Amino acid sequence: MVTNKNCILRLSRYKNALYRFKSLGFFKIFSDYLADAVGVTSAQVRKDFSLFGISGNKRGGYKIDSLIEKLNDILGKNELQKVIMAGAGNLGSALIKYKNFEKEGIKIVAAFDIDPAKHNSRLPVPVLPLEDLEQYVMINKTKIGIISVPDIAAQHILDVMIKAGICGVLNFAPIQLKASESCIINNVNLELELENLIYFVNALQKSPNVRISDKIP
Amino acid sequence: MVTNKNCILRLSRYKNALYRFKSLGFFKIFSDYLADAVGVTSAQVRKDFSLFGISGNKRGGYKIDSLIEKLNDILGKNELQKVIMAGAGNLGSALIKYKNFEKEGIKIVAAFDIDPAKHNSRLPVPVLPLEDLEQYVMINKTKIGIISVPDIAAQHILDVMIKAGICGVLNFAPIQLKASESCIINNVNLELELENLIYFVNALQKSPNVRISDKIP
DNA sequence: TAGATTGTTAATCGATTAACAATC
DNA sequence: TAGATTGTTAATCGATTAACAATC
Repeated sequence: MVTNKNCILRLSRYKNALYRFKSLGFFKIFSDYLADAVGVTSAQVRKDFSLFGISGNKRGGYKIDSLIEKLNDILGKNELQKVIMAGAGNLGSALIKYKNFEKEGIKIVAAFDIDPAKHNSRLPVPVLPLEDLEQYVMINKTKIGIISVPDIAAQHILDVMIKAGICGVLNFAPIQLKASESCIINNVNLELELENLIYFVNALQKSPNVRISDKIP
Repeated sequence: MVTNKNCILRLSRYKNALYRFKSLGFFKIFSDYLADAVGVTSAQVRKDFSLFGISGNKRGGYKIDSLIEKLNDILGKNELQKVIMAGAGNLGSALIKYKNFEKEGIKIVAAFDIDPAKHNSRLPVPVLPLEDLEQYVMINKTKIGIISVPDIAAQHILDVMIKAGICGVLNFAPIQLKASESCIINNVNLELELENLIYFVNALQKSPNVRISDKIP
């Protein structure tokens, strides 16, 4: 099993690039071109593929259709992925309406909130009471959840989710969640991303001439 | 200049952890405790500090107050960071209302949108016509921008931002933006994050006994 | 065939960690 | 002082890349 997050992110990028090549009318592709499209080396492309037993044709490159199929298979994109949302505040509501998920076969099927004023089961994505989360997840066999509740509530929500059977969480609360080994957590910390950006902008302005890969052999 | 993103992310985490220690009444801290709080090794903490010329007291640890001050200085947190938002759709509007930024000294000062129906200069965070972006950035000397416009518009918005003087961008559009070397781009790709999570959840379910750091010497 | 591309091995690179002398 | 912690060097680790034999 490949446990390198960056490697899997590259597989997603290869897949997205391949759809673009396909829409341009290509049927075959060389590791070289795919590497260029994604911004990596061709050795990286071939290495990644070989890790997953994907092989092409010596001198003939890779067939785009079969490559897309294999990548989709690895990435679990052959079935619609149902996701629940915890928290129907600003961010949660925005993500529920976010169109790009559906293109990717990801569907937010229901949201849960503690605030009765937000409940509405007749919306396209119903907003339900938090107490209904466990039952909903069990009946619908949902495995993935998104946490967009206030920091203070995040750990409790996670505990509820795990109890219900959720085993993968995308967490927007800027705190370190504790989870059992049976649940995977990916954090998106927007404060940290901005703080990081600010550092590099300041650093760039202090020494604008510093170039990465300045190495002269 | 340190160009390792992970290293800078750790500095932010150290800083956040130090505020927590401080609020618990601590004045001094050892690299060991800070490492535990952030989930890294103590050698990593000391190494990171030494990269930035931060030193403590042999046998006495580090003074929390002065450490926070130095980290804030490195991270540019001693002045309010003004940020503009491009796109006042679902996500943009949600982020404008997102409370956690202000705690971190980050303030979204204005939003810009192409849709006249969204314009309103009397809001706490005014939503202005896109054509006003350049002038606004020049007058207010804003350096950081967020892109939350539809994919198709993202590159154009970036070009406008760079022309106006923006040199750091947090991009939510799931496309590869092209920028000059004078502008730094941090991407947040939520589709990719979810796709990634789905892969690891499936992998975990296929082989639940695989453990990371399974190494027996 | 000659030439080009894959698949894989070995080399390289960079980041993390272990170890320990310095020292408070 | 004895003991504990820093600061830094060297070792380790893992990921990326270069190189090239295999082969279509």
